[in-house]
Amino acid sequence: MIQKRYHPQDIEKKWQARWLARNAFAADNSDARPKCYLLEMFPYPSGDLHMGHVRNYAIGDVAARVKRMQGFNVLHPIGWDAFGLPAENAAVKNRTHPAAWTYANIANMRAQMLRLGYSYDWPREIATCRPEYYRFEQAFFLRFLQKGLAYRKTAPQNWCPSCHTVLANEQVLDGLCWRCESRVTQKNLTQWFLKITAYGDELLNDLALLEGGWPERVIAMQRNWIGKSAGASVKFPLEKPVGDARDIEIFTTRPDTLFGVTFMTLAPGHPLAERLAGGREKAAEVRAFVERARGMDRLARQDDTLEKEGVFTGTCALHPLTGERVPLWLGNFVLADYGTGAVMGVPAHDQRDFDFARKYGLPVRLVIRPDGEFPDPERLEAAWTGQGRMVNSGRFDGMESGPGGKAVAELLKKEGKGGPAVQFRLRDWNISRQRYWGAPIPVVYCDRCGLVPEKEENLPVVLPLDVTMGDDGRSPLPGTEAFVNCRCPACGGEARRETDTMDTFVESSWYFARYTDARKTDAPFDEQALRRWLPVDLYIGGVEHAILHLLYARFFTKALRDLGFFPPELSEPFARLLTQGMVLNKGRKMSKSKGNVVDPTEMTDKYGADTVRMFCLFAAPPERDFEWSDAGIEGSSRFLHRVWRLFAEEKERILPLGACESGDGDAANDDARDLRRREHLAVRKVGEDMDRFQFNTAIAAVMELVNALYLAREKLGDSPGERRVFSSAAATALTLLSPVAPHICEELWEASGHEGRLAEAAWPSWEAAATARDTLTVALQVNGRLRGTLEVGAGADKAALEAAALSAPAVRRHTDGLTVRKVIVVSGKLVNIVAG
RNA sequence: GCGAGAGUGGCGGAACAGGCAGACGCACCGGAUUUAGGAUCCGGCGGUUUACACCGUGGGGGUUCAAAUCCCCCCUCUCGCACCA
Repeated sequence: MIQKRYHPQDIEKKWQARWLARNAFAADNSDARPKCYLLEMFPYPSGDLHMGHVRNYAIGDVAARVKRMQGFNVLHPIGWDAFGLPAENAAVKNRTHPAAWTYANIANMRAQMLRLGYSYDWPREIATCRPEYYRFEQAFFLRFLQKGLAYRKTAPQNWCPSCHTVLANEQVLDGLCWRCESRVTQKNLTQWFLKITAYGDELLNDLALLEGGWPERVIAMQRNWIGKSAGASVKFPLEKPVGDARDIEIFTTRPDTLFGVTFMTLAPGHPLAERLAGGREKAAEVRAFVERARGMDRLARQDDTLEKEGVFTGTCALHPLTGERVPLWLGNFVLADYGTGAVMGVPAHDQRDFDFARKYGLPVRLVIRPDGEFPDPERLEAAWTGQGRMVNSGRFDGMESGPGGKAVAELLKKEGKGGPAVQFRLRDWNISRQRYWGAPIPVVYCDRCGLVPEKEENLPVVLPLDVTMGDDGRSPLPGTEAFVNCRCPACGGEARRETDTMDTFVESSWYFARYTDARKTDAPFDEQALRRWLPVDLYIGGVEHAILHLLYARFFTKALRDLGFFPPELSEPFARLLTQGMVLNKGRKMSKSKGNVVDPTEMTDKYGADTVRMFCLFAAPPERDFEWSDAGIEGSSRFLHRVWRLFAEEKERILPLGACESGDGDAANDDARDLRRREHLAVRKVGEDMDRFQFNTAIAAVMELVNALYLAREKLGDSPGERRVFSSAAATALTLLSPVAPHICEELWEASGHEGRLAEAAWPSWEAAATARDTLTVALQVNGRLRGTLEVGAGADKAALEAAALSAPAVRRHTDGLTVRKVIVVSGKLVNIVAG
């Protein structure tokens, strides 16, 4: 029985209830079919789903539903990245508890997801704020600590005065806190770090494994972020030692220019900066410069237009190879936290050094000779930064830059003055947060034993929930006696717990693996389950996570592998990555402050989940940003109504699929054959497009098939053969559409008498014979310009085609009086006649 | 500046490997149906032109029988990185 009108709300709720009751999309770890692990980046439970979520999860859901129908054992889990700052902010603002706020949001967003009909494996749902989850993270931390992959160090940290927390360099955007956009200041603190730099080379090299599976630009971004450069380290001995320091070490990518050094520049923040000042007068000058540079630290220094400034310290170092005196300067363009905080000054071959030398009258010495010319160094207008032949470089004269630089580095090594070196831009990951709503770092401080890791059997170190957030937003943990006061795991005496919590990026660095056996209690993972499911076959999320999250997850995968948690052959967590574009409205990203948010719930209430899903997929290819359109979603709604009407109005004609399996004889006439052909073409096209994640064109192909069905119902008669052709095409349209609009398709499938669930039906296949045509339309060109078309029999050979083309009136009109020089025939497509 | 990507009708976008540019949808126009509106169904819809024809995928060159697609130069936009030694 099919109702006359399509009422999405009723049928959607009905199917959602059935799916939930049957755990319809739960994966079975012991299912022997080939696996497919599809994952979308899990959401932060911020309150409500927004359109970006809807799109992200719709993309993943269609992929999952297609793979299931194609016979794969599909894992498609969901969970909540549930620790984090917004919960604390909301708690302060609303006088509630971060946990209460978080769990309420999770309940709300879970309901919204269910309302959208996503085919998730709900029994595997996780929330990272639960001790059952973060206890394993604490265990990982202890193992990292054992292996030296976690360590403590005191360092100047980015400090957000508004959030009262340290930020990783990666979380500082243009000198502002990435969350609250407050101006970031510097503060010295002891922090916990994870040694991601130990994996710098592997993280870089393994990017090669991801080529083809990851977008090129994400790979490029990661490569730049890791920022490996090869060169040499060089020690310049100080003329007179300053305290313990006997030399200044620098790193250079251009050791071939070492003989061109005429000065050195240190960052104002270099540890020796002020102590280098020679003489009382210099000391004041240097101190003033350092003060000034500190004032414009970071933010100002990121300005391109910043004028290079410096001050001579009054002290010299000695050139390691020539022994010449090299004046030591401080310069505002040298960064204390990159490399060694000092650079050698080669004005002839580095533009910054050149500008600096010109400004302060320092000599310019040319040591690389560009081909064919030998400019006067005094008249140079810019540095020559290219490669070339070494000159004025003692025994290296005449060598090319590349080998010459290596030879210089080797000599330095031999003489104990440096040597070949590599430099990474990547720095260790600071995971300490002075926050409450995060996973406690499982260490204690004991007056007798010092720093003591918590014992693994004492995990989890549970985050206490009976706390009250103060108005200032500062962590209540240090003031929570019951948490802080504890027993030393080593001596049993009184001790204090670490009150810093972990960066929430730690939770999201391994959650994809936890899903493989999410309810396991005695260990984080089951080895068999890991081997079965990992790596994730397709990972879908926003490109804004291209660096941080994805790099950390890659690092964790390698580290957990080396710690024995992951199989030894697993090096990369995500085989394929799809970065979806943003949903814009009125040309801008949707945001509350801009007042251009479209609420998914409102849209679902108005049009139904199927329409919302369909529009999100139809409006643009997944990687591209798309513009929300109120008129556009009307179009999607109209289409689904049209599909419904086709089945409602043709219910007499439509047979269940089982009754329409048939031979070719059914295609009794041209119209039936044509519909059958379009059916098979649609199967081919949608299949190809689904494989390429081109959901927009897949939907377009289904629309074409539905349009063909509408036309066919006028043309086809009531013979059993014609009914079978019509019914088969209609069933196929439903099947192809079902991943995108599962509720309506499932309903119509059932209502038109099919057995079983459409979600469990096999993905249709197509036959080449059915897509063939009797006649083909061939384009006719004269000198590359379209002049007409020609209907020919499908079997026509080249000679026949050529002859037919040459005699076609449309062609003759343009070749009359000309000599035919050449005829190009592309079988079944076109004939181009070259005449002149 | 470096790296990556993009530029096609009024709009979102098609065209997978050089082969009929504009699939599909939105908007718009016409027709049918309707008391009317809406909904629906059918048809039209790049520009110039009465027509023949010509022009047309950011701009300019090139390769080719044939270019949105390949090559060179330039412009614009988006994203990422950026005084990186």
